[in-house]
Amino acid sequence: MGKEKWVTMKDVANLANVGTITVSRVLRTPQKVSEPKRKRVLKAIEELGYVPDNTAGALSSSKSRVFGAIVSTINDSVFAQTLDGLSSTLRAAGYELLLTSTNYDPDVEEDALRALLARRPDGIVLTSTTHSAGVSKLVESVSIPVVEIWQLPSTPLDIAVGFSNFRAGYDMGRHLIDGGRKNIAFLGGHEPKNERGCRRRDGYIAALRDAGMVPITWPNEDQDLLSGIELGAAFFEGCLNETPKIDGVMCVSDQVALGVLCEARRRNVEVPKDLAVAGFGGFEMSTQSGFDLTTIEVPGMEIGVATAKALLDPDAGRANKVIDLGYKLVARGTT
Amino acid sequence: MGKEKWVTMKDVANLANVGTITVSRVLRTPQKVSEPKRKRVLKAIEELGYVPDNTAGALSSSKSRVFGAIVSTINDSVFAQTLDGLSSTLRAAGYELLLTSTNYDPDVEEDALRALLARRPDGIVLTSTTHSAGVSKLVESVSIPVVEIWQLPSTPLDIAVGFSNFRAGYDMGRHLIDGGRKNIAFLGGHEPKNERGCRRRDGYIAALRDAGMVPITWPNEDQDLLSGIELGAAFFEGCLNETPKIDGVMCVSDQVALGVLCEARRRNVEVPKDLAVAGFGGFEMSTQSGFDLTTIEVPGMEIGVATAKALLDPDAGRANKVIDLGYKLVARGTT
DNA sequence: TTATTTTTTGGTATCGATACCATTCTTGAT
DNA sequence: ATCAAGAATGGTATCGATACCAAAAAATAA
Repeated sequence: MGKEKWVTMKDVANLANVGTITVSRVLRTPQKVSEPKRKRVLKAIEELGYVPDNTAGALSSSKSRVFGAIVSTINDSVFAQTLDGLSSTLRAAGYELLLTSTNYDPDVEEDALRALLARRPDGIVLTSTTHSAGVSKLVESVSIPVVEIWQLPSTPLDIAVGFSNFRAGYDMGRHLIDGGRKNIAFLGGHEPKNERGCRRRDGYIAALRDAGMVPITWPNEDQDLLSGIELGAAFFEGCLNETPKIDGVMCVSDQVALGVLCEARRRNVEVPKDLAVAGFGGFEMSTQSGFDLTTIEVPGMEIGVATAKALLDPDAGRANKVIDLGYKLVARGTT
Repeated sequence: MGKEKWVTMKDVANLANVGTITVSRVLRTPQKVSEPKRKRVLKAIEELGYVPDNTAGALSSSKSRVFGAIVSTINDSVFAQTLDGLSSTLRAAGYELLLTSTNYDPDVEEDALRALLARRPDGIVLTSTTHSAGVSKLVESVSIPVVEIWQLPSTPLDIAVGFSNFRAGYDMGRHLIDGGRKNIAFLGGHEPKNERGCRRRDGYIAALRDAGMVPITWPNEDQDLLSGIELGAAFFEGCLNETPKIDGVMCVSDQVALGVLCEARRRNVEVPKDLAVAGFGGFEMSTQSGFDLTTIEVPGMEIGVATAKALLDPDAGRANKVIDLGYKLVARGTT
């Protein structure tokens, strides 16, 4: 570990025999520097192994070239796609991403936001759409773009990128109804923490009501202990036991749906004859090579990219405050 | 959007009628400030809604309270666990995580590292263990802790946290051999990009050689186009076609293994009778409620937490430069 | 009480880049 | 040849916090 001090812009300037400001310009606005000097400066940078200090730059220019994101969890594959898209698009534009996860705990959000703001980001990404008073106040007191993603709020704080979870739930409900199913259940999405899942469930409920059918939701109390897969498996003991005539089930996520499929196989319940199964998310495993699961494919990566663009050019983003990227209902073998 | 300027430490100091340095101390070393003044300052902070500016703090103290991480992809569930663990442990200690993904492109690493270093992080996390000369040089010129994770390098740059992918591959190879399989293939892990997968494959090869058996690996040319699931499915057309006597397959990841299982079912190949299948990763779907897949469970979250601890207290971490957290071979129904 | 240590407090310089303004050098127009 | 307009360049102040040092206040010892 070398303990040498960092090379500063001044060192570079001295070596290249120019003013520090010229070095700064070579890095930020190269077109404003004449060819020969620019070359000399670049050579000096190379020679000294100069790495600029953005913390200093941020202080004087009040542009940190960093964006902050608060997500409920990183550990969700479709969600991760969004982060991948966000991170790579931002990096291509010379920005970095400061990431914080709340683990679905809304109380953490305000703290996390405060910590992010202390880094003076040039913009913020939020994945929740209902916020505590403290969060709203903080956000409003700040003059940077704020993008809410993955769920389109009715009244966006600033910009929103995502799709309607409600409509996705509604459409999938219709799909099952149209498939001739008479008793359709919605599985998961009880936890009030997971807003997006609840919106999908609401959509499902609306679809069934509109069709004059009775919505069945399960579980209706906290089942935090169960993973998605386990919840799907437990469905047979829990929900199907109570209401044996269920012939269609729509799951809050693909994981839950896979749990249902695995358990169905073990119990020799034929899918889709005895039971239609639909998921949500569009995971790799849902594809034809995998489970051939009917699901809703979500433009995870595109959300990330669009979010990055909105952050980088907020005025363009604000032109249409709500960017709806839609989703795709992919009907496959399980329905 | 309020366009008010940020409240500064000086504003707080004026309102509380103390020096700015006292405000700084209230935030950093509260025990050094007398009770009454501390209270006054806290009240002023609250009243003004003061959010400290860490970019300024970083400049003067040369402590940014930020750690940088370069990962190959965020979009990998076990990997995401590590990031979750890392991020939440760091946040609890008042640090944030600056995240960059390279999308498995090693050429990006140096750029990404340079961009990270420009933010003057207090430490760095790398997920690759073979580095370009440029990367090594950069890392060595820097006096902050560097933690390489997920694969224990033979000669760590500084600190390493992870487990031996080679041994994991070896053990799983033995497991299949001990199960009486005679012709065992290794599926995936060809791409030189994915170091960790290659190490597992090497371990498998060694296990078979040690047992006097002939290793079979597939594919042996780039199959980048296939997702994990698809690769698993393609195995039957590709590898099993060439070598029909294969009775055991060890996959580079659980996803690939699930692809094999799905396709096996479609082809009425009985698992484990005709074909034993083993995965790697310990995904949710591998559990008993799901696929009941024999796999290697990896302490993803623990790696994140241990990495955070090593970053926060590098000297303790350096006491044993290599922190091996092991793994767990979980034998289930597919072998 | 006085001397001495310890705690609390604040002033000022500083971190390294960029903003802003002033200056010098080009270039082309007259 | 002269002047105006614009491009290129550099000097200096500045961003907002913390380090460092010195001074004042409080606590303790003699």
